[in-house]
Amino acid sequence: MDPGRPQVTLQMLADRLGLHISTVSRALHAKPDEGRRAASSATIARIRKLADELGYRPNPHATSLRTQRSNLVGVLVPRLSDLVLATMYEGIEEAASEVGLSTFVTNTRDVPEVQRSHTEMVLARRVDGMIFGDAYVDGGFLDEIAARGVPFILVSRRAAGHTSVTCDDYLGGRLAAEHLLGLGHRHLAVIAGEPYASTGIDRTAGFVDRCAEEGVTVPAERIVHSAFDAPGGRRATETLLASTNRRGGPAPSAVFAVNDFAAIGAMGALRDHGRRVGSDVAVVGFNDTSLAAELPVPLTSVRSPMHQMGRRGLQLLNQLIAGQAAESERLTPVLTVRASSDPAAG
Amino acid sequence: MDPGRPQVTLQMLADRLGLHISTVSRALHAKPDEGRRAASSATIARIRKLADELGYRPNPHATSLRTQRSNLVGVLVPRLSDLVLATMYEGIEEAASEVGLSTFVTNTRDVPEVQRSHTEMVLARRVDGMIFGDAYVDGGFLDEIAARGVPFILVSRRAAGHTSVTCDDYLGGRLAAEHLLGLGHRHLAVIAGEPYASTGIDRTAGFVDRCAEEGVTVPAERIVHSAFDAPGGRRATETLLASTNRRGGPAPSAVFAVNDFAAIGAMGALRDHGRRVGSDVAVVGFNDTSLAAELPVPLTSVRSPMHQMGRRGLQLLNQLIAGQAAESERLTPVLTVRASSDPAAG
DNA sequence: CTGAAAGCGCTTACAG
DNA sequence: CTGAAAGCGCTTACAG
Repeated sequence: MDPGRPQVTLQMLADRLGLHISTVSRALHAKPDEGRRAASSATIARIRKLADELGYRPNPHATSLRTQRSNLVGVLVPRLSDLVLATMYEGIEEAASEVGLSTFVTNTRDVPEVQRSHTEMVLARRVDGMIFGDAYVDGGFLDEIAARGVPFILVSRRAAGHTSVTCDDYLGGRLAAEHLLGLGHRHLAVIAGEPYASTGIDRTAGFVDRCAEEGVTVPAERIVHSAFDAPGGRRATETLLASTNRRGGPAPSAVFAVNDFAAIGAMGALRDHGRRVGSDVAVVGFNDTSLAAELPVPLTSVRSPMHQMGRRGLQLLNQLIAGQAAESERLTPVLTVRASSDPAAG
Repeated sequence: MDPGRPQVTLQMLADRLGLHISTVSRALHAKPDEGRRAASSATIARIRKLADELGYRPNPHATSLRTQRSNLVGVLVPRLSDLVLATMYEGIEEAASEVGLSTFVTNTRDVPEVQRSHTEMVLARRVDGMIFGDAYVDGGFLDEIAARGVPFILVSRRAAGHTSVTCDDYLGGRLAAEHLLGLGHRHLAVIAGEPYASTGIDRTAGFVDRCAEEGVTVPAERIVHSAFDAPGGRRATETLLASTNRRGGPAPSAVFAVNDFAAIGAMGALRDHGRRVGSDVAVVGFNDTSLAAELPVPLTSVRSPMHQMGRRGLQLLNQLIAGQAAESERLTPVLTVRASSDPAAG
């Protein structure tokens, strides 16, 4: 905060102009239309000119202290190294700068104690509101935060009783099922993600329900929880294949992973077991991250509007901060078919 | 900043205890050893007890205003959706919270005007220092920032005249070359990254130099610049293959991509052209991101200590802020061999 | 050992 | 149209 040359203050501007600091402050805040109340237009022009020349930037700590508004937003995500969350955060940041807010992000690794402690740190910084990208579906912790009167919005994952911006994950699961059923698959498996995340829960539910409508059952042992990353997808797939070997019966001809990275891990594991993705076994992922199209076997994936989710999340939070209401939103996913499920798709 | 229930202030603590606010402040800051000067130990105990009970958290805006220190650090990265930068940022955040600093991150997409404007925004927030993960190798912009007296450290990329924490990229390039030469490859190509990033420049230089030592020349048209992502790697590979077709002569038997994502794009393109990665053509990446090992054809990669780079970067910045000197560091990379270059590696 | 005062840089009713 | 004052919540020499 002491970057070499001393910062320009209102007082310095006032001294040089022979005006009172309060006049300078008013002039700098005057909207073009309501300019008449602040100062004469000539004075306003002089003040603004000098402020520009000296590069005046209001000290945000002083402003925050005085106005009781920090224009700061705290963002919690499981991990920024997850492309899904990073992309969502880019949307949040973009929307924040459009409305003059700054954001703190922090990684909680989905660990409840870390969620707690980082929330306290963020609140200690006197943010105006928060965005949670790491909600547990039960929402117990969030109930406490809400009770403290902190405005917040959930993104990516929903939780009972709180406002969220999510992908319509249930629909996304249905789209995946429809696609695979249409290709004639009847022996299906799901790599379902973490049990506490609504994303995995809803995508799995949509998938299973749509299958049931077609008279196809996805047996419980074919639905395996997993971390939302490549190693997680690999492990889940090993579990899946091992249980098939143990029980006998037909191996799954198609695998739906609720996340692209888990899908990539699944592709690796399937290949290790001599099964060729796209021809021997179909794989469908979720999110349509930028990697999906570029893989050696391009990955069929349900695209979720991650960037947009971040943007809307911030905009809703901004409404809340302004004292307006905000309602949950579900954005529509789109299926993109590629060679991992349909060799004809190139 | 108005989360429902009013925040506890020093004044509230002082009133309840019948003490002066300055006494409360001193007591709360007293180190256990130098406690005698602050207040009697009985008083200190009373004060701390009440502070704990009421959950007192100092208002950081007031503290910053008074102390002229914000304990805030600004971090600029090209994009957080690049796993390399995201992992580095996790290291920065971790180290920051260990020393009581908070961080702002922002994406500049390697666009100079965005770097400028975001730097100004960050500085307007009165940060105590900055970390740049998006340095251009020429360092012109950074010279200006340095001239303004802002303490900062570069991570990932170096730039002439500024302190940086990088991977020893030159050595990394040499390791990649040594590996491929040892496998008998003589027709080599490089996907070299962006021309303004020292990472790509140094990795390429190390690779080319090591080849030269073995009497192997990497022709200029076999060194292709690229974006640091999968689409970039795919495009660069297409360029490479097209130029080979045009000129005739042997196609490259091995490709070194200065980034794992570019390598993934390269693998996709090679496969599209009917070349099997691992057997027909070797591919080596850089960074050893968590995806490398999980790909259908696991990727040989030079591991760079991304997390550690972030940690050290913040620690050096903290030294600078404390008025101490800081010297550039280069962390050592390690080659991990996998099937993309050596089928025997499984 | 504790209190009183000044001041960090700003905003905002209130005068005049 | 402009000025003067109060105060946001804290820290820190300085008294006593």
